[in-house]
Amino acid sequence: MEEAIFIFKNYIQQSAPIDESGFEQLSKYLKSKKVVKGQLLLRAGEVCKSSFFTAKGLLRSYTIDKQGKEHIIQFSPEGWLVADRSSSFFNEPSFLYIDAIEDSDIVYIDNLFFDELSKQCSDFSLFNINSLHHHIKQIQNRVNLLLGASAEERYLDFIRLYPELLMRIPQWMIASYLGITPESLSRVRKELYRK
Amino acid sequence: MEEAIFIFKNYIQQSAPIDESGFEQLSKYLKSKKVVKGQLLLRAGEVCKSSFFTAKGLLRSYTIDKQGKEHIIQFSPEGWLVADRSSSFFNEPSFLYIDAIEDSDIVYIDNLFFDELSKQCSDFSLFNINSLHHHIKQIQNRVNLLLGASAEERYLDFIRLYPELLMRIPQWMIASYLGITPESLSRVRKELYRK
DNA sequence: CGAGCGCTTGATTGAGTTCAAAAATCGTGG
DNA sequence: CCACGATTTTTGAACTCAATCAAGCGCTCG
Repeated sequence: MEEAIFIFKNYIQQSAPIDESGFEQLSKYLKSKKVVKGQLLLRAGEVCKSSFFTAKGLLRSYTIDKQGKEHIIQFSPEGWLVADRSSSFFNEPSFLYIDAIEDSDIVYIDNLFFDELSKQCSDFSLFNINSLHHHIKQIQNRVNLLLGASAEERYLDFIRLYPELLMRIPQWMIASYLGITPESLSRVRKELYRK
Repeated sequence: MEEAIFIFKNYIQQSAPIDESGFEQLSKYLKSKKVVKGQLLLRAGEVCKSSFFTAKGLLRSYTIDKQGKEHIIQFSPEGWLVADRSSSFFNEPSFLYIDAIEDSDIVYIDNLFFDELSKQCSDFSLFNINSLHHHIKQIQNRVNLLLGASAEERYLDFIRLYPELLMRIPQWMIASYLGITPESLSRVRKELYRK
């Protein structure tokens, strides 16, 4: 079994007690791929047919607004899954782009994989509901920050939540995630050093 | 059966084919209450033990930030459910306040109601997953607007999505929902008339 | 009928953007 | 391994959108 798939299997087994042969059966829905920095995995307008598990490397999802500006929605380092849940679930065109920030080993997981796994394994359904709630909590927190916190507060929140990503992600992408310009983030950081 | 509970039963039956006696059994988890304008149903810091179904009237959920400013998260008119999903699911203290914008008829739905209903009725589980995805889609859209749209664009989006609420909600609350001040919203509106 | 609340309007301020350019860092081919 | 071009980060100055502060108007409801 390929390394990336193996890592993914371990990830799944944390939440769903599926045996070797059961996993074997579902493996037809999995594809391991190496992607290079900058490579697109999902383009806005497409329906999101699969999720992406990062075995090694780093992905990002982002939107592009009317003025052509990127807004990063999520980073996805090792051990994370990324996809456009809404697009997958409702079978609608996605608004998201997903691409690689680093050369990465990715498992492409067809949507059917999760459907089948849910049927076979009720623990996984619970896990799925759990992760939907986590997702809501995370986005809701982001809304709160965008509504009520300054650029500096949002940056401090980011380094509190994702300290390990700080050195891997270029600053202009962090700025994009925070909803500010790279120049503003640079000034925020300068101000923080001063203190 | 009280009017409000009856309306709620119809609401549930749209998604879960539950019979009269089944509903009867679960009705111990329901309480119908009349609340007056301004009355608090949930306070930040409390664990959210129930959801609130609006049979008649209008609720709102909101947070209060460090500077003491309110930020409205959601409006809940007739036929809507509101709660702090994260708080209910993870059994954590809520960040939300929920109160009544109008005198309202509300059904208090104990969290156990949904647990039981899910067990008895698999259609309802599907409905629940569906509504979690809708929720994610809605919040995600809000993040996109906060990241990439001007005050005017956000207001236009609001009146497109909730035209029927416009006359029922005071302007300063709409401003709070949009993440701007009442003064700014007043100016945005003036500008839109001019066009 | 008056007190309070919500909305508007004006003047001023301020956080963050934009534009421009220099400085630092990265990465890649010779 | 170094050099050079590209990308990223920093810095500066002007600007802009929305916030703040302040005042006045109009409604309603007690």
